[in-house]
Amino acid sequence: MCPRTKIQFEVMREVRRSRILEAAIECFANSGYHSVTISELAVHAGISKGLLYNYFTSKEELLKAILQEILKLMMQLFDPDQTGDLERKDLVHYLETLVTHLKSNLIQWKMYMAIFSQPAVQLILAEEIKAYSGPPLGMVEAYFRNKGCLRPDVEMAFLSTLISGVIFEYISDPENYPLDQIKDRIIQMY
Amino acid sequence: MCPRTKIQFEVMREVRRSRILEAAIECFANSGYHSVTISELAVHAGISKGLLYNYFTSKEELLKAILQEILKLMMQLFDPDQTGDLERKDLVHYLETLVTHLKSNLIQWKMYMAIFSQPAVQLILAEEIKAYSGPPLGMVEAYFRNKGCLRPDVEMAFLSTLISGVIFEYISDPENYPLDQIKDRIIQMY
Amino acid sequence: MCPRTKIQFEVMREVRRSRILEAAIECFANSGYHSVTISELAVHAGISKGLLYNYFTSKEELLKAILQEILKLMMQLFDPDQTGDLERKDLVHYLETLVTHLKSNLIQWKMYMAIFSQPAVQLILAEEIKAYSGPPLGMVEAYFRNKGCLRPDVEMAFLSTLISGVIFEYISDPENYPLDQIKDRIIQMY
Amino acid sequence: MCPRTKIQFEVMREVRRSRILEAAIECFANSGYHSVTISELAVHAGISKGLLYNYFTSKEELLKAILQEILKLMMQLFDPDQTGDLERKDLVHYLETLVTHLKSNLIQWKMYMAIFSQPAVQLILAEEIKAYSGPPLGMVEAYFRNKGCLRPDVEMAFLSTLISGVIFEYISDPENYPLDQIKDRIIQMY
DNA sequence: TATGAATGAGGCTTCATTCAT
DNA sequence: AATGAATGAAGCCTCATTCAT
Repeated sequence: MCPRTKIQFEVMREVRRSRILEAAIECFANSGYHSVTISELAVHAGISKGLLYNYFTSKEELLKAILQEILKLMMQLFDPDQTGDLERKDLVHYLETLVTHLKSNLIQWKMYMAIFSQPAVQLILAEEIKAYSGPPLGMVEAYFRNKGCLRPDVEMAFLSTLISGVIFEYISDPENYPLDQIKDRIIQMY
Repeated sequence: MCPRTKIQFEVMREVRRSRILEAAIECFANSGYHSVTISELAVHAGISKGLLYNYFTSKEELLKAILQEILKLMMQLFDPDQTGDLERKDLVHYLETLVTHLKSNLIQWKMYMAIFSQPAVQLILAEEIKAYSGPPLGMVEAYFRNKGCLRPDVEMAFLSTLISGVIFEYISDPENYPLDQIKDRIIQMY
Repeated sequence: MCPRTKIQFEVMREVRRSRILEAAIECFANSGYHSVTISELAVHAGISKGLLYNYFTSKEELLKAILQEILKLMMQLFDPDQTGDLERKDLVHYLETLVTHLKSNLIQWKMYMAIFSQPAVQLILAEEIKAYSGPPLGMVEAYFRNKGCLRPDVEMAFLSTLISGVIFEYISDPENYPLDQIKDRIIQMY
Repeated sequence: MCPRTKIQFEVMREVRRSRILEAAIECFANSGYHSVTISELAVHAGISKGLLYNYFTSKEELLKAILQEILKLMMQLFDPDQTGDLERKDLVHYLETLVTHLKSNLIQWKMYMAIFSQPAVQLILAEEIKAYSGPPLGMVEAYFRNKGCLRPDVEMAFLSTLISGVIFEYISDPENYPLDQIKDRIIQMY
């Protein structure tokens, strides 16, 4: 009736939407995209199946929304506001941040791996991924070039390898993987 | 005119079984387990749907058979006949072998990653994986201990991290990943 | 416009469930459990295949539900609220009721016979049957004992034999079997 | 080559055929027609699937052959060579024979009930049954007419009822049913 | 907005039957 | 005659999606 109602509605919608996303991330991460049914998602989010379709037009759209959400969160780790050149402390900071993030957002990272290693999904999101990951990688390469590396591109790939490996191993067995020690071991190298 | 002998039947079965496995690996690697239908598998293997069930009692059993096959192949990389202690040259040899294997068996490794990062699958195969990977890891840790490392367990985890990373990155983008250079970079470290 | 209330949903479900059961009884009685397909059942009940599974988790569960329903109905014939001893008039009453019930519920009885003579089904429902039929039989035996029969157990078995025979013969050929005359013939004996 | 070979073949075929029939009766009686697969039948009969089709053109033909076999055996109980009128001793004899037969051919009778109570099967065999059962029933009715019964047809139906009941009850629970006592109880009545 | 009953395409699986050897 | 691999129609069941209320 009154304008406030409209705003309230929008806030409610946003809250609801977030709750659905959150529930879906958890379900997908635990059981995989295909194994989770819309019914389960609805129950988990505390709403009805029909209402879910009021927020996402299909299961696949829901997946896309999640992946973009996650991508966004991840890319923030790269300190996109950085203006000047990358320095050693930035790398250290990045690693620290990554480790912290991994620990506190395990489910999202699990989901990230579970989803992105699916060939079908990779096709769907190939462009988004490139769009996001492009610029920062260039900065890293520049960093190694400035440092006088003979093969800055290889050095960058090596760093990517390390990071992928850390994520993969930690996610595979969070209880036993010595995340902090490995982080220190890496920092030591640079 | 005469009926086939038992041996003839056995040979036929073995050949057929292998062909089915091969076709299934390719399909699963390309599209993921859930996205591939039995019909597609049958077409790809050049047989009827029904025949597939003459060789594997269910789609899940087929998956298990594949994964065990792959696990076996992979574990052979670890030189399981090794009797004495691990030496530097063994590590080098292992990395060389891994790289060669990655290049020539890309599909299997894709499948390995695509499948194993699915939470549901991990549960199914958790025991098999541990059974296979347990012993070699112990030898690697011993190697680092003998070398005088302060934290041989961390060093072993670090090596695992590197290897996981290499596999992950190469599989994600085989065209552009500098596999050989990264391998040399790793050998250099030890 | 307003969503249905919980009670409305419950009523809907109950009505639908009954209709499905009714349709299934008819189909199973006419063609036998195995010969009836889910598709046929759905068409007969005027619903989609999928909906059937919203009410019964499997074809076998549907069968169980039917059989329990029928068992319940049948056991009510035995006047389970009977508190005192059985008397002659109770037997007469039982026979009269049985005959009436047979005539008006022919399909259910056909189903009963068609289903219960299937070995596989007998195994499924063995316990339920015993649980239901136990107590009343005891009362019949007591009746014959009180009447001074030398072998009340045999007399009870004889009565059971007669009843089974009546049901069997009537179901086999309802048009020509002289149900009422046979009933009178039996009453005459006691 | 020589004529003896041909005869031997025929004998072999007949033996084989009997073995298949026997195996099929057992399987069908235990699990029901639909639940038994051709594969199981073949294994049970000690031959291959393919060979089975050398003896019976389809599963349904096999069923028909069994049912006719059983019908033939049963009808022999009615002393079909009887030329003169039925007498009391014939009835007694019939009951005695029936009881003996029930005891020693339990499986066949189980099969008989399991199969004949299936509506679909009844349609298939309706004519055969009538062709077989017609004449003897007439003789029984004549017997009761000669005995001065007011309603010989009802009396005949009553006897049929008793017999059906005996068969049904004995088959349902051969361990506990007092077959001999019931038989005596019936003889007593006439 | 919110519910869950209802749909139906499509998946997995079974099994009677055929056929090459 | 004898085998069992091979076929494919048909069955059971799931689940993303729609829709009446």
